[in-house]
Amino acid sequence: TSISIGTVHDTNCSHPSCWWREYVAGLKLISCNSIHFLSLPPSEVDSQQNMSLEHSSINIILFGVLAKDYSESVSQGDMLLVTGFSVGNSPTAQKDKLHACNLQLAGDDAWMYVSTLKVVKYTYVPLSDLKPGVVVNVYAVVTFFKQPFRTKGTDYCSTLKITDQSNQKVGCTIFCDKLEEHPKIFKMGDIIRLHRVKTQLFNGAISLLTSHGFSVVTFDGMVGSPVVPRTSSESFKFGEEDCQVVEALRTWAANQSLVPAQPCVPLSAVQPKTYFDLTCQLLAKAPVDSSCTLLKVWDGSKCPHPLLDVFVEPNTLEGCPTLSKDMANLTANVLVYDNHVEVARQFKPGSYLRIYNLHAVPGASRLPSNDSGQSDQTGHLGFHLHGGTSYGRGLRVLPEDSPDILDLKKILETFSESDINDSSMFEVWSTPPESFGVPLQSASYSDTCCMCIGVERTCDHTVEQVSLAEVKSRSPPQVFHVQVQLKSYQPQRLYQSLKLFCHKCKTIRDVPDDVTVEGLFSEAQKDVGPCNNGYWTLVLPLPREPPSESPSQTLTLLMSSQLMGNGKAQELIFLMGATLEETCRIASAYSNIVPVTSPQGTMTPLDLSAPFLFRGTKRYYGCKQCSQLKVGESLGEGVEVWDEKSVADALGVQLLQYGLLMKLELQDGTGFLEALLWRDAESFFHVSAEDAAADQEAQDRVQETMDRLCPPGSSTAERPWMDLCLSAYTVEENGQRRACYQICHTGTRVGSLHTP
DNA sequence: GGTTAGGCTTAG
Repeated sequence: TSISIGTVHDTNCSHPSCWWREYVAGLKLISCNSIHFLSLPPSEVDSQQNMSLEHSSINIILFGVLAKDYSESVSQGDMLLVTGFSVGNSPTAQKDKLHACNLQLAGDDAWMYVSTLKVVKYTYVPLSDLKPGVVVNVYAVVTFFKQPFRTKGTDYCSTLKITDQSNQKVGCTIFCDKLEEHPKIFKMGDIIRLHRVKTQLFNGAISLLTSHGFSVVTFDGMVGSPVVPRTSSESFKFGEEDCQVVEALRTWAANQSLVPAQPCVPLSAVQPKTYFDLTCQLLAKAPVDSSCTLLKVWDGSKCPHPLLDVFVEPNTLEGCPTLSKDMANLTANVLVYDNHVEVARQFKPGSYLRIYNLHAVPGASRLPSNDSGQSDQTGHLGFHLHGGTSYGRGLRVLPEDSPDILDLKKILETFSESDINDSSMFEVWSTPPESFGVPLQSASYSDTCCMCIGVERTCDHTVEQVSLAEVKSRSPPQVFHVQVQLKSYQPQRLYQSLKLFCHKCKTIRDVPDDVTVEGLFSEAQKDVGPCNNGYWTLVLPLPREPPSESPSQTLTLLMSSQLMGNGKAQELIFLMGATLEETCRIASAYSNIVPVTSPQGTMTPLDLSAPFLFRGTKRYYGCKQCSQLKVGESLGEGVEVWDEKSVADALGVQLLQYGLLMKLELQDGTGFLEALLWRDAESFFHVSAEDAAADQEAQDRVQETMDRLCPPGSSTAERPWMDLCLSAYTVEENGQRRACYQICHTGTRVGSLHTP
């Protein structure tokens, strides 16, 4: 019942020692801004009086598991929240002149929350005042930049030129082995804040170089746009003064001509033989050879020059370019060479890109063309991102919320395609059944065979009923009403009908089975370690069974310091180092559990093949292609209710929706027809697919319905007749068009008991 | 703790 908050000054026992068969560690807490003893015995109330400002530093002693684990979780400057401690006399009070008492954390009631938010004041030096050989902090406008490129050493290098109100132009070289720690610069005119850069004299001029503890934050440079810091670092400090500095730099830069004529050009304005920057969406990519990768992109604008088509083997192509975009001269083929291949390899189709210094090259590609050379492609525009980094040549992914991308998205949305990408639906059917696996138990036949079932249309069409033979003779698109029996259906194992669907890229994937998910969890445990972001860490020494299983690892709960400030910390809990089973157990007690890992010390959700969120018995998945993970400090600003949608939003996850997909073979005496049940599957069965993923009762309902429509062992004559509404449409696959059918606006109704 | 690069077009 006692709580103490303060900043760690010194971890004077940085390696916990094993003392008297128990781990012990000490740390010194300064600027103890609030120590509250909520229910101390009267004899100790005096200590509370003494806890005034002159004694604002106090020693904390940790025992046991906390002592063993804290050294991985606490460092100087961290903020701590400590609960459940006891107060003892400090034997070192004479010597260290700290508080006469110390706080002792031992046993199950003692908890320590660690926040790595540092409280440090920074001063910024104008670029004209830089002297050689010192470490400084600066704020500036970027006038030239190269995306990070591999050096001959161990790091990546970013080369920048920056300037500020002093009008001094300074070169800046950033070395860092982690790409995500490089400045996120999207265009010239962006604002940059550099901490701990070293000045150096080179060729008679001052330049800046990364030094120890280097960090960087960047901002959009447009006057009036929101001041949003761009960084992967979760421990950066950013306040009102920073906003003012950014705005002042923006206003100043707007009146200078620092940035050359707009290098960003849409495809509709590209001139042959020129270099330009392109902002676009990646449709598909394919490796060409070891030094070349093909990117198929579009920006929604129509190029006045015919665009070169580059044909690659379909099995090497990742993503789905559409023929319609090709036909409409919307797809640009970009050949990426040499050093840029490594960067392009990371891109996922659907993501938004900016390509710097792209070369528009008229003329045929050296690659074999799509139409076996029948039509001449000379003069068609191809695009080359040549090797090297001259003129800032390079490419990167842009976050979906950046202003330029919001504009691009609006344009691309006007080209919105059909509700579902049908070719991906057919790919799912060819998936081998072994890879399916959410247990969906079968209801026993004897329970259900005595029920009759009606299948009725719920649409208000007044379309006349036709035979299947007639359906097949007419060309889509069209709606039909038919009276049919079920001949067969797939999948026979109904749990295989459960799918995950992405509204954004329109792809369908299977729900992974527990063995797969378990594997992903244990894989993630390998990366578990201390992580350095703005979260409170609660190291929880949960007993593991058997205890020897993973003795070196602790289960770590992390909570957002921001949510904790709002008293909502328990509503969203990040869990590190847990097995699938432990996660499920903990999820039954909390509303939202996000399993995380910490490769390179940054807390991040698991591989998106695994569920990113557990809510009670329900599991939620994200789209690998469309998610742009972020686990920022400003978590869920303005979120009222934490549900799967707001959690997904806060984490940058594109939430996948559960769906049911089945293929029914229908018959009516005039013929047979395969129809999919997908869009209206939930109303057909009167279950939600999400429930069917987690709830036995919902699973039973699906099984019962199918058992009634197609009783096991029954002859076709015994099966009920169904009144269905069918929608016919065309699907294009590898240039071939064919008719497809979906059951829609139809629901089942279970009748009363009667003897069969 | 030290190294890398230090803008200024590929040539497909």
